[in-house]
Amino acid sequence: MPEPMYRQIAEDLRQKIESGELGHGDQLPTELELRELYDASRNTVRDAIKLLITRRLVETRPGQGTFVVQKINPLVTTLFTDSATLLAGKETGLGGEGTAYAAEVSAQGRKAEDSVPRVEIQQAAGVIAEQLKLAEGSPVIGRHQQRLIDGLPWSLQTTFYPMRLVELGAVRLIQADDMPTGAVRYLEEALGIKQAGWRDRITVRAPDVNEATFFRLPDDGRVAVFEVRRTAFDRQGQPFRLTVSVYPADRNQFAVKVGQVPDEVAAPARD
Amino acid sequence: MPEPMYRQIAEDLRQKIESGELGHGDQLPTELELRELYDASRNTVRDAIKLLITRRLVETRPGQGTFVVQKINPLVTTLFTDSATLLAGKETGLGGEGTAYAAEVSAQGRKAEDSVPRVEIQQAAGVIAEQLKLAEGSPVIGRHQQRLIDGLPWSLQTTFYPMRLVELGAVRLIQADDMPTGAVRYLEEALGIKQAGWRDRITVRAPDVNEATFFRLPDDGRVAVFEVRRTAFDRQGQPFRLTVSVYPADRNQFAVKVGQVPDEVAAPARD
DNA sequence: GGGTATTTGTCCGTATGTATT
DNA sequence: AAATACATACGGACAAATACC
Repeated sequence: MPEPMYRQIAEDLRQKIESGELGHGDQLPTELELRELYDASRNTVRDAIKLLITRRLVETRPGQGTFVVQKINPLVTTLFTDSATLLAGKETGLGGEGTAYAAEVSAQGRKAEDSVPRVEIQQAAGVIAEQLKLAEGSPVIGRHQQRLIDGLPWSLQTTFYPMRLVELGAVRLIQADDMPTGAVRYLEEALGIKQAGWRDRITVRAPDVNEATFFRLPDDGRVAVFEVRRTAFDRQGQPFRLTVSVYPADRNQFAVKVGQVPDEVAAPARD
Repeated sequence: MPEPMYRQIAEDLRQKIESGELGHGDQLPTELELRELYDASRNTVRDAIKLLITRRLVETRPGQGTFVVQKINPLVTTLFTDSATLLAGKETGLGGEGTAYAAEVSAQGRKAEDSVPRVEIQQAAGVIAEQLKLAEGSPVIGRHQQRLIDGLPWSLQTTFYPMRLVELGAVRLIQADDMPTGAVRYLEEALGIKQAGWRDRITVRAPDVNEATFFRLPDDGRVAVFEVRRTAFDRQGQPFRLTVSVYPADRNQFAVKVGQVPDEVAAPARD
């Protein structure tokens, strides 16, 4: 039994793309042309294109045509390294609300911009309550930030703190401005809370509506997002901070380095 | 301007699913019933369902109907921890070709099975040559393994070694059997190569045909896969091993633990 | 095992709307 | 304003997979 026609057409086009006969950014024949090429109806040709769209090989632009998607040069975020590399502090990646992050981005030859934090007080629910070991409905502070790289939306980050910390005196947590020295050091100076360790959880899921809008992703969940949750603990093993970062999966990668690892030469970005 | 009808229908159904009116595994009304419900043509109803399919909210079974997808209890793989937890050795996760991995899986109350390694000699190309710092076309050994958990396909793993290691005497690398003590220790005993560190790179991409077949994923690239590349270095900073592991993104998560981190209570698996 | 009803999958044709050039 | 190209929506026909008697 043969493959359905729309799959054969998709397969033929896919082969033309992957062989390089159709390069990145090139326009495919129009639906009308494809219809004659493969002797199929326009709807069948469209079914083939839909398959290529969900495989992220092509994109359509109304009024223009169908195009082979452009490759994106991914950004690498280091979640952990114990090598003495670019950073003075111990915590890298998401931590410190931007200090280490900015250094890493510029090391990759790109320009990072952060939005002013938007601070909200909300009720802990679900993962937030679970990770911070709070009862559902307890008040928490959420500090939301948007990060742009080279002018493009790159990640959304929210850090949650139990309201208790503010009541104990860490009032800067509810102010909508940057903490230049980093939140970790601020909490140590203000309350004597020392960060003894942290735990990252890396997952992939479909973006919600807000995320799809901000990242300008197709609204049908084709492009997934990374969700990285970092829970920080004090010396008593109590969680006091949860950072949830969301990154579009089509333009981000993560790294972990342990022990003696040579520096990476700035590679020509294979994938 | 109003939303297109097929999106309104999809939105209405989505709301019914997320509100719990339609539970996991429940059957949706048939296309014919939906057609009457929303006073739309069958093709329009089908367009709405297609949208829900790419959002991974429902799945269709020919001859049966359309069903709300079941939630999968994800497996967590620890990429790195420096806490003294379940493992004697230092390297966790992908390392050791299964020693640490098996312990972690059973700690989550699941049963792990590994296939017998399939050993191939191939020519280094692309990422493999780049990571192992070999010229394109150099011979490398590839040890492929399939991992099942609770009888279900869970990950595909290939470890690459430069052929040079075999020529120096590490002949077990080309034998198609397990290395019970782990490859790291074997290389140290046989050749005196000590692992000084490693680097992980975590990416997400669409599965290729082999992967989609093995994992029984839909063949249109809706479900992404994690690709985790671990490059191991000796004391001279030379890479001597590259492990590429592929995991379906719908049933896997990753963890990194640094410093003092309390044990996680076996949570009821939120997501 | 066979036959039938049900349900989704594929493919066609047509008409009209919307976005872009 | 006109032409081009994709988006939405309708209708119909037959095939393939499954369940049930």
